Amino acid sequence: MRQPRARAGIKQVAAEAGVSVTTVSHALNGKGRLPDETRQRVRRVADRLGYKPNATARNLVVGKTGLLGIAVSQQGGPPSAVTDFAYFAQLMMAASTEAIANGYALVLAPAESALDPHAGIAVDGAIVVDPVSDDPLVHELRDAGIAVVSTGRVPGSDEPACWVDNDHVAATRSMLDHLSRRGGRRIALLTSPAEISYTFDVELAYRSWCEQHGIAPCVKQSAPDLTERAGYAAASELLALPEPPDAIFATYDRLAFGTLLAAETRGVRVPDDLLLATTATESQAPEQASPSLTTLDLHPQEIGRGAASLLVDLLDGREPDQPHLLVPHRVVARSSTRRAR
Amino acid sequence: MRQPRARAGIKQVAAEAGVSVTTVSHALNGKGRLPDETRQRVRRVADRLGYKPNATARNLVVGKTGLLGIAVSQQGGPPSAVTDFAYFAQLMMAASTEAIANGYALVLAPAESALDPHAGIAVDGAIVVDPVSDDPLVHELRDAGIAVVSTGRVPGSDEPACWVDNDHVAATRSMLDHLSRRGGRRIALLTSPAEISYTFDVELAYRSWCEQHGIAPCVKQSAPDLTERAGYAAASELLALPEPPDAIFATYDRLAFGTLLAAETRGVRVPDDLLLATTATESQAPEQASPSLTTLDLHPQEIGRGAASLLVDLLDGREPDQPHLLVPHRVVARSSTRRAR
DNA sequence: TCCTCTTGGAAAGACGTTTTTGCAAACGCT
DNA sequence: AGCGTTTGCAAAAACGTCTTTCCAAGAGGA
Repeated sequence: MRQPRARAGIKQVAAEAGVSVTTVSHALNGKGRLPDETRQRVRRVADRLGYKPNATARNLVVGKTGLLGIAVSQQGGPPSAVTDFAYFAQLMMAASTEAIANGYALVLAPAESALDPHAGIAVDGAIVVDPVSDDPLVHELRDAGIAVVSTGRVPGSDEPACWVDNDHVAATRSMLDHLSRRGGRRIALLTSPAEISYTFDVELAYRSWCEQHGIAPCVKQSAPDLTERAGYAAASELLALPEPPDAIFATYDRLAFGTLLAAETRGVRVPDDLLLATTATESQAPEQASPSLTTLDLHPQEIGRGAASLLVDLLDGREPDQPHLLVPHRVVARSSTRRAR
Repeated sequence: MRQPRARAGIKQVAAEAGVSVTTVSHALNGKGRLPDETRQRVRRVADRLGYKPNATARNLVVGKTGLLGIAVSQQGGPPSAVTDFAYFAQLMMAASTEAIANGYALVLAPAESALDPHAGIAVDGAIVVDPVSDDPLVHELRDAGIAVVSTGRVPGSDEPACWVDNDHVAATRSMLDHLSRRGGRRIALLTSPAEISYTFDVELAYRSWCEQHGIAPCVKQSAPDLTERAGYAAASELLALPEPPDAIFATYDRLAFGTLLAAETRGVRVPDDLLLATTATESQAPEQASPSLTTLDLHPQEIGRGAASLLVDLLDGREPDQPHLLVPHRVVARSSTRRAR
């Protein structure tokens, strides 16, 4: 007794359309030499039967696995990409959506070993989020011949590589300009010791901006764990300086939330005594803080989508004209930098 | 010119071991009739060559996709599972690890449509995190003949189903006992309006416990978005009552963080005037709060691991003796319930 | 000795596609 | 009319594994 529920295969479509399976395959994939009339007819039949090619069979014949890996955990230390959860979640969701739309599946690699060709799961390509300097995972994957796209660049590496990133230098300058326009005179940078291109770029841009504007740079690094508590501690030290800053740009929103608390504890009013700005995912937290926080929106969805898209292009042999993708940023001004005149 | 890098296939192993591919397959999979001597020899050769069966080919012949989906977004409203992200991330990582260990890949389904048999990606089974009452996604998947395991139960559903969960009733009672022992007399429950089995279980257990202990129940629901801000607002209302509670159990850690802030704002000291406890992932946030928060550890990794394991058992035809799995909990007492005598 | 039963292992088919090759028919040119 | 070229499509091989079927050799019994 047959299962009547069996999905239609290419053979059923061929039989129904009165052609061979070859013709069906060619018609659906735009290959071969077929008159438009036949192509259309086959497509109509396929639609009617709800035909979807079996991905496993297709992968087998084209020699792929159909899987993309996304690696999240840096070696050692607190995994910052995962700590900054909202950012990572949005990046990953968008990447997964894009992968599926292109016939791939995005699988989460909980540890490095998951993508190890000998130990783990075989993937066609991988996305590495915020690689650290000389990231061993990136090397390992490259050596294994697996295509890699990183979000954020591999710091200090000159080798040609594919990445998707914001223009953090320009973004930082935009935000510093904003703080300056809003009256900030002694603008401090509150950042983390993470060794990723993001923090490097921001600090570099900050120092260069300060030099151009004749402002003495003031950089404070928080503890490596990206918690509000770490932000609280670091901000408290900043505010206890003999000449405390009158504006702070925090590189992670959690640091900013901690700063908010530190200011409140010390009776420092935001924005009257202190301008505060940070980066943002599309989460609502900065908007709902009190006062609402001015943010630099970095559009992690676009980063994730772009990374997956770039990777798919690579794998499908569509050499992208640009191996890099810059995602735009946007300064969203809110109460924390709106000072009464 | 051949690629010398080509992975060893079953044919190479067969040639090297001087047997047929059939024998290799049987030896490696424990099928067929072979003397132990042959089995061992073949295995040794396979190890030496680093042979790993091609998952795609295997899946094709056994008629599987090798993919498990994990659905994260509930329909409408703010996706609580994702908002409470540390919990979800840990659950998912553990599930992915377990899936890979069993030869499956876990793919993230960013939206319901991703698992739609007609529109999305074909999976062998799915994990649905915290289904809502009468969850449409669960039904859809079941109707499509896809095995489903949920973390948390489908509220109000009687149909036999596979799930992994904590014993939230027992866990809640443990925590309430703890608060009572530490001097709580008017213990309030701060929870969210999410329609998932977790919140239902906790509220039910709370009311029953109150009745048994002759305490008037006091349940406060926060706004549906699980932010610290929502916790702040709801806790503020609680503390403004004519007879405010002297202990609060918050069902999400963010609500507790908001409560901490509300208490500080109103000059209510924790733990001296107010005992505070909440649930926890393995994140460090509650431990690092000030004061450190007493938590109910729910071990989301175990939930994720268990769900994946159960699903794999189902798919591989190993009917589990128990379609349910209860993950243990643990009360971790910290400063927020340590009242000076 | 002949027959049957067990054991060890090989051959071949199947899974559902894509891709390569091949073959007619139609067409255009001289 | 004869010949090369295009056009439209089909047949068949291939992808790498698992599974079923089948055969030969040896063991045991009558």
